[in-house]
Amino acid sequence: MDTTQRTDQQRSADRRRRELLEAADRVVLRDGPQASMNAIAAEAGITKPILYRHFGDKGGLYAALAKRHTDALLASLRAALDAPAERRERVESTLDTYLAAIEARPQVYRFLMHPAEGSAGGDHGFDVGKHSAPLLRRMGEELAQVIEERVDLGPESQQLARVWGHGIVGMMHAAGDWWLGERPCSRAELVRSLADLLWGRLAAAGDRVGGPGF
Amino acid sequence: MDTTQRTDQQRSADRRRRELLEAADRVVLRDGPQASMNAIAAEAGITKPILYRHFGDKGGLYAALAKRHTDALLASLRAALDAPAERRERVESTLDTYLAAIEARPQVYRFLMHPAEGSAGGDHGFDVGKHSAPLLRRMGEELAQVIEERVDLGPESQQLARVWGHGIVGMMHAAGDWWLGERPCSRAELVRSLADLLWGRLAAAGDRVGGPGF
DNA sequence: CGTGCAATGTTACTAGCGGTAACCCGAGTC
DNA sequence: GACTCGGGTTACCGCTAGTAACATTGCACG
Repeated sequence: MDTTQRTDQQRSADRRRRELLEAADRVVLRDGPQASMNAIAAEAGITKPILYRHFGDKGGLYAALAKRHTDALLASLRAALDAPAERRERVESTLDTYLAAIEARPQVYRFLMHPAEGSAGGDHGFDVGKHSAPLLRRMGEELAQVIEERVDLGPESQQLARVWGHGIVGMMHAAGDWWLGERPCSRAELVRSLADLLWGRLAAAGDRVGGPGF
Repeated sequence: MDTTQRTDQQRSADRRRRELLEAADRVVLRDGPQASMNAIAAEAGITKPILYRHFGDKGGLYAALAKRHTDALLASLRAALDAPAERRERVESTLDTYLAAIEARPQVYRFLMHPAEGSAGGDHGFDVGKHSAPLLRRMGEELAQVIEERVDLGPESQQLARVWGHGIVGMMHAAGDWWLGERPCSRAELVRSLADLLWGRLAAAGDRVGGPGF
């Protein structure tokens, strides 16, 4: 019947879609964010127009691909964040989870963070305002929610939690990016340093007064 | 003479270079990071090859253009950071300076932060690893230096200062990016919230235990 | 059995990008 | 006057994202 047919088709289309996403994954893993539609199509054993039929445009494919990894990473982070432990331990565990993830697959991480959308299409009025990596935003919002649920911040807690969520995520991201490039210390050391920062060690430290010659 | 001639030429070349940079600035201000070499050349009243003679490739022009704004912004930040005041006040003033800058010229800010380098040139082996916004790195290093100079962090202070420098800059950046998009509060409120975070209010806050129904 | 219809796939194309080779022309110099 | 030389242009290359139009298969229906 009509229904069963459409189900069959849809199942087939979904399978194909998953195959295509996996091929795209392989290419991104190999070529980084520069992966071209041609390369992805070739890796999948087909040609470009099929990709476009499935995902609309490059942004669509990017979104679908990013959603997979973003969801997976966010699930790990949420697990670390929701563990039944002391707050500091939870924070450290979350930081470590994130850093381990970006350390394990730097190419994927760079793809998620630096989409490099060129907008070469005729319509030059691409949505420039919203081209920031959505993963950061989602992580920020998630963290904000957890903070607001679990930490007592008095009035205006919602506002404060959101600012902190995005701020902490940004701290984690920038420190991770820098660390990944220079590897100046071990992961554990980085985690401890960042947690120390969040724990107010900056405010607690004294001014340095006795410099050499002063 | 040979010398004077070369000086004349150099001066002329420098003037031209400055004119071109100003034209590029105007285009970036109008079109954001999507500004094309063609558009910039047209704005300057010339054609592409001249741009390439002056700047080598798009990356060169980007670097020259970015250096101007980066230097200017870093100078402002350093002034705020080095002011003779209490540490908290200095931190708040620095945060506010940064946020005011990105608020005043969002397009330029986006251009600096999200270069969107496509690497369409024949040689596909572009240096993908180093494509992160250099402004963030420079700010991180500067801040690290100031922290190490001014704050007493005991042994391993250098390492710690660098981690914190990059982490704090990332916090500022991500929070600023989010704030610029959603405008959920005033600039002053944002500054206070972030400073509170750095001042250890997260560690000081109590767990939220008495939720509704539990 | 043949015929129309829908999905699937390909080839061949457009438009625009970064980047370059080749030519062109006016100004000064011997 | 021929000759080089810096600044400028046209016309091109190879690449990209994205699309139109054509081929092929399979399957329901008269």
